[in-house]
Amino acid sequence: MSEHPDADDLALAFKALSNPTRVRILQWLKDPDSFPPQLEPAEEVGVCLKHIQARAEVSQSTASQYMAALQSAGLVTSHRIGQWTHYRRDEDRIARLAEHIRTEL
Amino acid sequence: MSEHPDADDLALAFKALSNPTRVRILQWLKDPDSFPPQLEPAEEVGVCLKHIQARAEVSQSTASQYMAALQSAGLVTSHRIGQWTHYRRDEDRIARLAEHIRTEL
DNA sequence: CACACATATCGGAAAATCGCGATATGGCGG
DNA sequence: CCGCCATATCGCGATTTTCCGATATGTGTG
Repeated sequence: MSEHPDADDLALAFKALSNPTRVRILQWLKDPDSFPPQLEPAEEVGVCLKHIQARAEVSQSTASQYMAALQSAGLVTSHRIGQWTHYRRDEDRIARLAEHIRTEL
Repeated sequence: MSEHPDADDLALAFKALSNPTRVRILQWLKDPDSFPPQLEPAEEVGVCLKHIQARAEVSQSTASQYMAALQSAGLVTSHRIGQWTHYRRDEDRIARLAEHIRTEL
């Protein structure tokens, strides 16, 4: 992860965001409490995959792959607790991406 | 072109930017004078396709399609003068996109 | 260990994208 | 009208992406 991503890095991040459902998921995660209640506090550890899948109305495998794509693009982090994997926005990384878009694009 | 793009609009813009060459072209256009001289002032009407094509080192048809993609994503505007089509960044739209990414993503 | 559950990964068919050469369009000069 | 040039569009094979069902992995519970 370089301080000043070049065109290839930028294009890579954009690729993860080139899917409307993935964009929506990222927006939903701004308000984790809008998801159904869960054992662990969503504000802290994120939202579990099941809830994301239900809201996005995609298959389990697709939901898992979407989140993996967002994670490898550095836009979310995952926290495994027991059998549940929780996903949360990486606000720092997202803010830095937005800044790079503003200044370098 | 809505004031507040939804996830589909955002994804469309991201799609146009999911190609490193298209990102580079957009960055090159920040300094139109870095292109070879042309009859019309590049600062005003933009850079003609031929120069973009040469710098990107892609075929003529690919260059044309790349610019069409950037244009339909609202990132550049085109100005036809005689036989030449000039492309210029739409700074307003780009700035608004960056702002939307900062606030809505 | 057996079982249920949550998630990850695999494998593949369908769809989309990519980048090109060929061709069409349209302006300009003779 | 004709040829030339810049650009746009068409058609296509190649590659990549998409999304799924099936299956594997891993965790908690009895």
